Amino acid sequence: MASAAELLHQQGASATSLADIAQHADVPLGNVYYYYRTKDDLVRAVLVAQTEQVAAMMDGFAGLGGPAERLKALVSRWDAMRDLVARYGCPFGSLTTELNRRDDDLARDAAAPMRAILDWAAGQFRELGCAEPDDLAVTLLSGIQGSALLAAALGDPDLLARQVRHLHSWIDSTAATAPKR
Amino acid sequence: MASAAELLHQQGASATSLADIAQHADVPLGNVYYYYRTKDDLVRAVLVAQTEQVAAMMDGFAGLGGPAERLKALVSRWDAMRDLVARYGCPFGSLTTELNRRDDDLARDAAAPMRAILDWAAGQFRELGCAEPDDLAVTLLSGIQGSALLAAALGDPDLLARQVRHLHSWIDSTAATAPKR
DNA sequence: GTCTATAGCATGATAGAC
DNA sequence: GTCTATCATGCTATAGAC
Repeated sequence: MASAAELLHQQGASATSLADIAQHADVPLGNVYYYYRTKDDLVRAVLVAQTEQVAAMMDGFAGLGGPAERLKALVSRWDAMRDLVARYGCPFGSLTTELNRRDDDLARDAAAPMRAILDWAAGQFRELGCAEPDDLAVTLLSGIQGSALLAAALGDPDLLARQVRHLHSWIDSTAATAPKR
Repeated sequence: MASAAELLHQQGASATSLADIAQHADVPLGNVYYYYRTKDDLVRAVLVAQTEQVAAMMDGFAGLGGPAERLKALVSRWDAMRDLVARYGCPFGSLTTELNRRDDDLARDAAAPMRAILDWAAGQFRELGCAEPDDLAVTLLSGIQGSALLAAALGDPDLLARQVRHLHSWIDSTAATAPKR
């Protein structure tokens, strides 16, 4: 499953065969089908793992000083893997994008990681006392995902770094203008 | 080729077969190979058409009052097709994302539409007298692409509409704080 | 130039020995 | 549970009649 997650990120879901995954994981192809009845089942498992990973990441920010620091820590997570993002895109964003164009169950569940991030970020903005916290969360995650897309398109990790700095100062100014709660 | 462009947008490049495209265009499969020697050639033709489409779009903004109006007209183009974007994502962004993960010639050319938009937008910000016009162009297109991605992920056209309004006011305030040229 | 038929191959999935 | 062999299908690409 870890191999699947890595290859789905690097090659995309429909461009990655189960033979690729089995070889990368150094297991026979038949074994994959013992644990995952179909390819979609395996993709779904990756999606669930991503959702849990996102939840764990946000839990890790709980100890930070305040909502603004937590939001900035969130953004910095993409900066920390900027080389990977500039090469293959955001692992959540690219998988979500690909699954989205289908019209089965997987397409419906594909947005789970994004939804988790949006809900959490909206909570932070709400704690700051900002108006329209849901829209601010969307603006923040849009900035992250758009920057990741462009950094990958241009193959430029520094682009991501610059946009992360921009988002940090945007968070600060948004927090500064919010009414005290 | 128009059928190819439509299906690549709706289903993605690797999920769309040449048989799909031929059927949609109501031509026999063999004919596709008469005009495009390989599937990659056809994908490349779609990419070139997108690049020309983007260039024509920006040319169409030349008659508008000023740079800020032109930039807002650019953003509004995504709002005008918000239902399509919310269903299948941005046609440029999703194709760029998919082709990006390969390492052949197509991957290198995939960013052409994005580059064209970035260069044009940077020119508008420069005309406004803004500092760091290249970074501002990236921030603007990041906002567009990120919003398109999230609108598609959540299947919510209104999300795109709200972010477009946000970007419009961001353009206005950025223009207002720029030194006169 | 248009169209049919099919070669050649990769893939998702399964059967069944161990 | 593990692994090999293989089926069935769909795909890219080509051959060749018209």
